[in-house]
Amino acid sequence: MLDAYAALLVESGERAATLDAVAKRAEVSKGGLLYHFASKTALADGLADRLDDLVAVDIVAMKEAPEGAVSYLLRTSYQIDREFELIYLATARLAMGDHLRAREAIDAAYAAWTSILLEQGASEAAATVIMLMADGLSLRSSVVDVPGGAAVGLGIVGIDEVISVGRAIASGQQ
Amino acid sequence: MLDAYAALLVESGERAATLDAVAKRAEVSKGGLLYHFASKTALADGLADRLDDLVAVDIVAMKEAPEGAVSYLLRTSYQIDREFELIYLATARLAMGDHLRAREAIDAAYAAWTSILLEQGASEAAATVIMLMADGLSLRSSVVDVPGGAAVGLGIVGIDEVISVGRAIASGQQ
DNA sequence: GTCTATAATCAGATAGAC
DNA sequence: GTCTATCTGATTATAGAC
Repeated sequence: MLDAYAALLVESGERAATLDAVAKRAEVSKGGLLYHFASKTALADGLADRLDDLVAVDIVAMKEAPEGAVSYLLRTSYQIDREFELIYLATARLAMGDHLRAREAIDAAYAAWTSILLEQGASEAAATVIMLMADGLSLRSSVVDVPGGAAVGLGIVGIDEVISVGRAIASGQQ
Repeated sequence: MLDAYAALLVESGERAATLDAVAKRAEVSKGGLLYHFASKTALADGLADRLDDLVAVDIVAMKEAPEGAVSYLLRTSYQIDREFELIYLATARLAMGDHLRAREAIDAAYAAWTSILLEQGASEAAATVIMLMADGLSLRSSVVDVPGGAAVGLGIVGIDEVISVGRAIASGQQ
């Protein structure tokens, strides 16, 4: 059910993610949906809670990534197919509304990622720029594979080239 | 009225931007609002149309900016106080829903900015990364000064440092 | 042009059968 | 646990006075 809600949020926005639409997509009745999540707010909270869990796992993976934190962050930020990215983008959409719990979850993820970049030797300026790039990649990834979405993507540039620039920035070669 | 609608979209998201809320913020009645924009869709279309106009002006300013296109783009992407940025962000919100006209306007702006970066000598990879940074800055700027918004901003790093990294990337020093 | 009703529809939530 | 039916309020849109 959370997946259905998240998919609707990312593909069609807040307004399209009604209880009716979520129930239909999750192939349950509205009553069935409301049994598990007592209200719309509870559903949104559930999404934020799940993001918290996923971030905790992601942080460990990012720290231990053989390719390095910068490469890991940029690469995964562009993979909409990952479960994680779906939940992250959906929660980010809620955070753009006025859902406080969603904002907290997004802020926490942001802070965690930034601190890992700093730990691994990036300067404050470099970490900031890498995070900006990651934000941009997330935004872009959500547009590429969405039904009816503009296929902007990265143009003729591949994600590997972007990562290469990111690594150069992080290592202070700019 | 378009300003009121845009402000609500950016500050509180799609769901909060109802005709009632827009009318109240614009200090007119709902009927008065619907006289000028016959439907909610017409209001959204009006926003996209206005973005088209503003982009046309912005493109010229970006091309002719003494500081250079890269610096101009990054700096203005972080200025939520500008009329332009408000309309752009609001239209971007609509584009995240399923408003086709809004997507077109956003795509057009994106394409125009990218082509100017290329014209001014950036490589494809550099232009892509600069655009990602600009996207990230837009996203960030919309969070900073919004009532109740998380004051993430750029941390201790200033916009000038970010611009400096951006210029280095564009000039191929990465 | 702007307003106040008011109609029509939609979304969120509840009740109670199974 | 899951469903259908139903209620309540919100949201879009219309009608008609001024």
